[in-house]
Amino acid sequence: MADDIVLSDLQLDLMRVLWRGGELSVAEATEALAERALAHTTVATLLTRLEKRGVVELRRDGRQLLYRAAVSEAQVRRSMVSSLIAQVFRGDPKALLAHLLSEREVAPGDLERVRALLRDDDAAAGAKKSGKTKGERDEESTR
Amino acid sequence: MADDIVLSDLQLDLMRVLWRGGELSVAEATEALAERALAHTTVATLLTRLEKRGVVELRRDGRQLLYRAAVSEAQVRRSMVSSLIAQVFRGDPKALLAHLLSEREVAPGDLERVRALLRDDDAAAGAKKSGKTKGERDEESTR
DNA sequence: CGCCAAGTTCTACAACTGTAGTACGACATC
DNA sequence: GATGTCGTACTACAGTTGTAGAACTTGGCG
Repeated sequence: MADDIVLSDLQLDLMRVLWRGGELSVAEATEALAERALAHTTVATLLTRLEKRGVVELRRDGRQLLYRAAVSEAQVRRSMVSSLIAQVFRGDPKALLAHLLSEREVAPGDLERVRALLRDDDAAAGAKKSGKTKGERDEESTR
Repeated sequence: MADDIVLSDLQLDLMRVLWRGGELSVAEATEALAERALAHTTVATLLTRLEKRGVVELRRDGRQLLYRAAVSEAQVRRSMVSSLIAQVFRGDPKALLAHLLSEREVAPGDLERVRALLRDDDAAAGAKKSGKTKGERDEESTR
């Protein structure tokens, strides 16, 4: 469902407060986005639109509406990275990797460290759940 | 100049024909984008808008306008990757790297290969120009 | 010299996003 | 029971993008 979830900066900020906060009212979300200084009606509009797109869900609690994310942060990360790779790197993830390295955005040393981390991670993950066809892991990794 | 060049899919396609073709007229660009089946006026509009944004430049040749890219493909790649990293990975390129690895989009083996490639590349690049503060290399790499 | 063809410029419109005001419904309080 | 407050729903508007028709310009040809 909804596989190409590409969100704008603002939409991402909003999703982040939902990912952190669980189920929030418009007032709470507005509060959580205080740095943005948005009118609550603006936040309501944003949430309504996201709901229409299926990336958030809402539940009525009396006269209040409570919104929560319908997609995980990991899902969105995946979509957005995939989308970039498709657009800019002819769909080849390795080309993005090469870019990162050649731009010195990550140093070769980082590779080792990250790889080591992942090796541990793999070991742990692989231990409890092994037959996993990619796409259903990584709930909450960057926090 | 113009540091946050984020282009849409269509805009990228158009830029690509300019990167390939050098200096093109609207008609030539339209021709090169034949798969898109756009009216030439559409292409003209796109080019005009990109010119206004400073990502393409134009030169008048008699009654014709010739457009050429004002930014390199590498520059755009950098901008777009940076933008994604800022939005989705809190500005940490290593987080994107970790994502690529954990999503199995690149296998650990790819790391070795890419790293080897870059080592050669580094040797070559480092030989001719060494004191380079990042950001001014990589003109034309994916071609 | 007048008209066509090619090319450029202007205008237009729908969809999406950022932003918010206004209107409407319900609950609490006096 | 009237009224103010809180919260939702609707409407609006500017800016960007995708898309393209209409109008204007100009060089070449008969």
